[in-house]
Amino acid sequence: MAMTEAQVSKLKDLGLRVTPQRLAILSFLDGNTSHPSAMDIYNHLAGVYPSLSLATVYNTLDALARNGMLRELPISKDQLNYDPDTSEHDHAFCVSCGRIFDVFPEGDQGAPSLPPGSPEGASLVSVQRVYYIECKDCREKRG
Amino acid sequence: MAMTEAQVSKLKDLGLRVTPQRLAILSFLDGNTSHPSAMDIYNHLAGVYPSLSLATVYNTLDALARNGMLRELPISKDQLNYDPDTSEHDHAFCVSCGRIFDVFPEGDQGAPSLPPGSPEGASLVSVQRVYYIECKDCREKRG
DNA sequence: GTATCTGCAAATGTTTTGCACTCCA
DNA sequence: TGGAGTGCAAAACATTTGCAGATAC
Repeated sequence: MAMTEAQVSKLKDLGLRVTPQRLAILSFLDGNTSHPSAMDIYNHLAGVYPSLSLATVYNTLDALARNGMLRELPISKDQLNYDPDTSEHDHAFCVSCGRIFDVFPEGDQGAPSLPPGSPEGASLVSVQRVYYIECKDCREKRG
Repeated sequence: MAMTEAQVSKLKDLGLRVTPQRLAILSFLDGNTSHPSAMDIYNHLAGVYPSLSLATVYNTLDALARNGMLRELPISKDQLNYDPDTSEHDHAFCVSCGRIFDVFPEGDQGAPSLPPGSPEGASLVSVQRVYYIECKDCREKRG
């Protein structure tokens, strides 16, 4: 399928070997907006790839993140979440259920730049905005 | 000293008992802009309060955070950091050395509100902006 | 053929928990 | 005095690492 072809190309372009495990992880992440953790990914794939190891999931995610193919989200205290969408956008994190939603900034923010008070001589890598929320489901559960 | 008095009052107001450990932790945090981790706090106080337990540090930080006296910063992958400054401000995190700096938003941002794309019916708890940077020291070390 | 990748198991580091003892109110 | 807080040790997690064997290229 075309989707797999694109993933093969991506890996090759980065000098990474193409393995079934990596393709499985990339396929699961492709278009996935649930911001899964390593364990989520492992759980979803373990049925299809019984020999898949959690360490391999971590290794792969690390390789992909280092190569800019996905973004690590240190938002929750509990674990790292991963986002295959590397385009500029922000996140809403429900403090009650822990789900992470994509959100988009109002209008055009312009090129991100370091704000006043930044340490002298620093360079900007990226900006991450997190909206801590209580989502509808969780509010209703509380009543 | 007056500083301690204020801390005693804060604790009492919240219905929390006043203990030497809590006062020590509050004193260390007061005006501290280094965004220490629990271990940082423990290390700094262990010399003065040899019997202090790391579990007590965690318990105290948790109690203070739950009562809005400090903010938990899930910015680093490595550990939680704590910020005694609960006023509205953002953070710059050096991806190389892990230090966290206070930064202040340009102009007046106005009341924070949920951006487009937020899940329907959610309520906003807080917003946190993190600027991932490489600080001057780390840039120079790399050359 | 060989360097990279995988899987397993063990290690690591942070944070949490159980429980007996202490001590603040 | 009673219940909240403490300290210790052990447990619980997520994540990393070491290494032997497998495999992509």
